[in-house]
Amino acid sequence: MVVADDLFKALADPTRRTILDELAEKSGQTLFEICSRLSMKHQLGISRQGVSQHLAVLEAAGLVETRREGRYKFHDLNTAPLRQIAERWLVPDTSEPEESTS
Amino acid sequence: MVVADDLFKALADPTRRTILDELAEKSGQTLFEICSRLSMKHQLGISRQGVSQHLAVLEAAGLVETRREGRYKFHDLNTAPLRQIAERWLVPDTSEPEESTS
DNA sequence: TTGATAGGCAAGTGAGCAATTGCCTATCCT
DNA sequence: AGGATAGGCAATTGCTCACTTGCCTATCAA
Repeated sequence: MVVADDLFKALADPTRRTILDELAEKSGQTLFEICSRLSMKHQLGISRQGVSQHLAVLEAAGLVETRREGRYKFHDLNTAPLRQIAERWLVPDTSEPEESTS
Repeated sequence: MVVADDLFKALADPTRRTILDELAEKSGQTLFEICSRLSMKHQLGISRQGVSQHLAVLEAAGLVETRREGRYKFHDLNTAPLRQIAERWLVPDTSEPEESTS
């Protein structure tokens, strides 16, 4: 898959992993909602733009999907891309070794 | 788990993921063997020290284990740490939300 | 013991990335 | 219309990290 690099890079940041945790707990959150939770529950002093950029990275990796409604933009977790991680090394592949998956 | 950060950071680099691929295909390789394979099979122009540093990162993440025999040091893949990735978000957890896993 | 092989340590460099700051657009309410 | 709310864009900064270079140690074979 071509987006393997985006996926792993997205997961490399602890703040982004916390965002995924929050979206796993409650889906359909807005940017401000996520900001509040990061600040309240996780004591993360980060600006709104910072969170927005993190969400963009997560969306590029396919881990977060968004839907607009009026002035609100809701964010939903998509765990589908995570499956390829486990499948890449956990399953001993008997087929031909593939070239440059990353 | 405390080493979550090490794990994800280790996986963030495409060269390191390729090394894991090679170790998955053939375990117990030496540093020079891995260097050769990266150069031959994957056209990766990287110095021996570069590969050595990557292996150190992978070992810190628990993804690679080593054993010394004379002047040789053999490297083995350990996929155990990968399981926590899937379990973190794929399983909808009903227990209390944990604080600061990363 | 000399040379060759396998690997390690440490400093330096360059690029990528997280995060901030400042300003702008769009939607809703009164 | 005007203010408030929700979000976006772009430039800048500082730091982390991948990679190289140079030199050192350890093991084995002649």
